[in-house]
Amino acid sequence: MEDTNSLIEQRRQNLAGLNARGVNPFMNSFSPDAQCGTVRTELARWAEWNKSPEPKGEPVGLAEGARVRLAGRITAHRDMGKSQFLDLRDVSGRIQLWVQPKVLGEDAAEIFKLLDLADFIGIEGTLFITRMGEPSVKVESFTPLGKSLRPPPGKWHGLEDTEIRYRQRYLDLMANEPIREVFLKRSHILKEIRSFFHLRGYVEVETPMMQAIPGGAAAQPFKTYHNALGCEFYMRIALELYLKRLLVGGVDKVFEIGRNFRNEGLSRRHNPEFTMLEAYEAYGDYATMMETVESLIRHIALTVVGTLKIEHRNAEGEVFKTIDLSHWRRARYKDLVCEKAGDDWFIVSPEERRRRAVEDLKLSGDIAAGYQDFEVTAAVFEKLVEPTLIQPTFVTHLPKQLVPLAKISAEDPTTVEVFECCINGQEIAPGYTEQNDPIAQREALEYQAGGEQQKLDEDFLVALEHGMPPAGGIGIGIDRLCMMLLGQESIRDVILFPQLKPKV
RNA sequence: GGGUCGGUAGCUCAGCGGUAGAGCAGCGGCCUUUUAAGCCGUUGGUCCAGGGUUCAAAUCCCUGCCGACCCA
Repeated sequence: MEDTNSLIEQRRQNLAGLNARGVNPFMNSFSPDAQCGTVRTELARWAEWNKSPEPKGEPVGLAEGARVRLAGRITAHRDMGKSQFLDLRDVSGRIQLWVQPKVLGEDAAEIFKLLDLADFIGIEGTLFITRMGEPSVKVESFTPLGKSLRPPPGKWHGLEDTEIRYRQRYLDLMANEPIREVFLKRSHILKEIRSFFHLRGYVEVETPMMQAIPGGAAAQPFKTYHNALGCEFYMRIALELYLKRLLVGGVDKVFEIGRNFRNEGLSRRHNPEFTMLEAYEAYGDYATMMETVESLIRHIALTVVGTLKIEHRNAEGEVFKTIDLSHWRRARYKDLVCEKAGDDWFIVSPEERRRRAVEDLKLSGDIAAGYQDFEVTAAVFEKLVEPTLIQPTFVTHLPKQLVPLAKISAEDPTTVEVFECCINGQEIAPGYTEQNDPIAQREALEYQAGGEQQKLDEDFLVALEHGMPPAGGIGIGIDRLCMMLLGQESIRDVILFPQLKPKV
């Protein structure tokens, strides 16, 4: 980061000028009595009311002539000579300031000249509407609050350099309004998830991120070392095994929202750390959890986005994809595979399936030589079916080999009581009837560990032996959920600080 | 890991062998209700880094770094 350029030098000189006049440009605090965007909205509403020839009712909120104290960042400056207009922005939005040096007085006018675009200031003044109808504040006094020593990104194009946007997200948030919206809505989504589960009587918990044995999923973990204990730990790859311990302990409805870490590739859909929701409900099953997922996502869409029809737009602002959350399809895994691979897919021999997958369906790159038969079918599902599941779909009756830790379905013993909820061409939420038989669970985990005894979470198995109630469970990838709901095609646009290679 | 594209002023970009450019921002003027304000003037560069080719390289070649997208 180059520290010497003329723009920075000018700002440092203005800073020195403020200091020379005994003005502290970095105040400890300021007490605004309103927010910029809120004031602008209310004053605009008043203007609308006032303009009507026969105003109905009484105006609510702020009106012309009201005094306000506001604080924010200066984001625009229009110099009219004896009269200047600034935009002041806080988290709620922006409002226009009208500054006349003669109103401020000579000293304050001198100090005003030393302000720069992007400085934080506090102001006090009265509300009025300009000739052009813009809600504004006539500034009577101001206080520098936090000087900016670097030039902000441009006002026209905002900030488009993706690398700077991700590495210096504060600049992205400063310059790009839609990005700010995405992250404010992400916060709102998290809030609605919590209130949804609390309303249903769930308990929110926090479980260890550092684990001696990383369990609950098949993924490469990150490794770390604890000096005082003198042993290695892994960053968790899933929340599951600790939440199930809590079912054993008697917390019947439990959920956690937290970070998982997977030491794998980065892509538009993968960040090494990502946010997961897992929820478990005693005495429920996978059907209970299907209802839960559907209700939850409908609730979030309505409260945060305001609609069940989610539109995704391209750079030109045209809608290229609409996700309709008012209809949730349920389909069997086998049926979906047959739709893409032929009705006789499960009738022909395994050798023929492999040949068709490689030759007819052109999946040679996705099918390793050592793949078992069910993995060949899984490749068809993952590559040809899942990306087409744009509309919400619960995929059910998954083959038991695919999900070895799940409970066998009573109606079809070749399948398990598991669903994968796919929306937007991605798996958003898997759900299970959870295994509560400690003997079956031990066998499955031993098989999965492939004889490596040190990978067995013995304490988890002991917990199950103490008795776990039957339960339904779900996991929801929060980042992918946000992508779907907020119309973002890259996970980096819903994670504030996505992982990038450090710059040396 | 492979391929494609990109990295030039604070921002957005043009230039693609022959003096380093534009718009905006900034700075100096003019303008007492402007809003992508306007008008006049003006400052600002390790052209990602390193090597090579050439009389001459931002430009062509090689290597590296970082990023985006596609594929694995």
